[in-house]
Amino acid sequence: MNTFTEENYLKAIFKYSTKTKEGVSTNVIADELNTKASSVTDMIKKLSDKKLVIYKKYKGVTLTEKGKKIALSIVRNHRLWEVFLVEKLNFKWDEVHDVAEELEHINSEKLTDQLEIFLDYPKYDPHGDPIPDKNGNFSHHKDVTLSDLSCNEKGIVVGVKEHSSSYLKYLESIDLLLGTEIKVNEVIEFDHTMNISINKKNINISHQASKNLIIKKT
Amino acid sequence: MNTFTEENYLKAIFKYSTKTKEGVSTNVIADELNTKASSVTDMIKKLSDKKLVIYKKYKGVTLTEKGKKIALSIVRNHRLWEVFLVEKLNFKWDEVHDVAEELEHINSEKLTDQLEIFLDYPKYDPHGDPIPDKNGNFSHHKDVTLSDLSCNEKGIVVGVKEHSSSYLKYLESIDLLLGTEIKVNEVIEFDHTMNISINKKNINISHQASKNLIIKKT
DNA sequence: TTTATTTTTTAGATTTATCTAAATTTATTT
DNA sequence: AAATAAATTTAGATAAATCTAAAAAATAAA
Ligand SMILES: [Mn+2]
Ligand SMILES: [Mn+2]
Ligand SMILES: [Mn+2]
Ligand SMILES: [Mn+2]
Repeated sequence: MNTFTEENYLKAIFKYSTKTKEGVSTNVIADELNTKASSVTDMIKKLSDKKLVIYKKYKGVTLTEKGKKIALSIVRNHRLWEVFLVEKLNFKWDEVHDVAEELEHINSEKLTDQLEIFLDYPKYDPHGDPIPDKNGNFSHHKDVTLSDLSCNEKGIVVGVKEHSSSYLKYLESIDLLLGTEIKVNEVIEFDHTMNISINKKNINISHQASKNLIIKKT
Repeated sequence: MNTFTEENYLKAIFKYSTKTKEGVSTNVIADELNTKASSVTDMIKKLSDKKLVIYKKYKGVTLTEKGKKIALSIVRNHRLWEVFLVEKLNFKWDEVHDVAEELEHINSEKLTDQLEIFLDYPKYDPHGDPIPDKNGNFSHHKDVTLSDLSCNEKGIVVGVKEHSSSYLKYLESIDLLLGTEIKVNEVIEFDHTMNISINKKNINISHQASKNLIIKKT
């Protein structure tokens, strides 16, 4: 099949092809994978030979259907494993990513499908990211963040846009987890600091923090 | 850390160092890993540089404490994952090995230890092979096989010495699983075919089959 | 529309794990 | 003990993934 490296390239291209309509650029991929642009060019050629991507010199790269399918299955694996680690093995939501990065490459359809059954068909991972089903379909949250809310608006936390351990730990420390109800009490005009109510407590939260919290308005 | 390849070499050396007191020979390792003797020599030198094995030219190789510790942790991972696949994900005992070969290399102490807790500290894997604990200790069955039993002796199946899919499927088809009680009715002198009782049925079993069934006498 | 800057590709080198074929050492027979 | 066979190591080659430095193309600025 494909090497871990190839799979990681496909995943990276998939991640950024949802964000632009153009081909994903060499530098973006290099940055995402902590490698050099020249290495990316080499690998892209290889993936192109395998008909997993469409590549035109200097024009970036897009996934073929075949490539997209593989990328989606890696993402599916990754997110299912994250659910497993949190729900069954007592991992915290800031501890799962690195292990899932490895588990996602275990290539067994039976494993993935049975894991999905075992976890009772979860729709979202511990960070609120949607889990593609067997056919690659997935729902996704509207892109509304806490920072989009105005005074007196209410919402429920459904995801995070930033996955760093420090951010996740911070949210946990103030009891701001997925499912938490939030009401906006005040927005400081100067720096957009928000005062919000959660679990009957009032706290202040920076713009940096609020703009990375995905919210469903209620 | 170590590459998958290095870990597989350590595991192979561990497997055969329990079977001889001498160093494990180059050819045995090459055979176990489906590679060439010259490749083994190369890798052994690398492992020796890393102080994971002790190597003397032409004299075979033995594990250092450090190497043994790694080998044991890979075996521990492998067998815990096999239990997981059978007990939680509905895999049959002939389907788990290849997937476990990949899962065993996921390197996270927390993952392994939590998996062990989740599975409630299993002592043996689905094939009856012992699972090392966190410190590398494990019990193991006495090396008595069905073929060692004489007429009218009884025993209980506790493991298999042969792990091929065809053998495991065969055993399952005749309901000869771990935990099954066996009584020997007759042993044909000519070819050691046995007639045995299991679950109130009488069946014949070849020497080839009986010598690979590990038994605890009762 | 030149010039300068950024992005991307190419050329060539390196590292890792592998292989084949030949040389060397050890073990087994005569 | 010499000859033969088997096991092991060495030498040299190859393929994959990476890197640095230089060349080429595309973009942005003057
Ligand atoms: Mn993740
Ligand atoms: Mn996630
Ligand atoms: Mn196994
Ligand atoms: Mn097993």
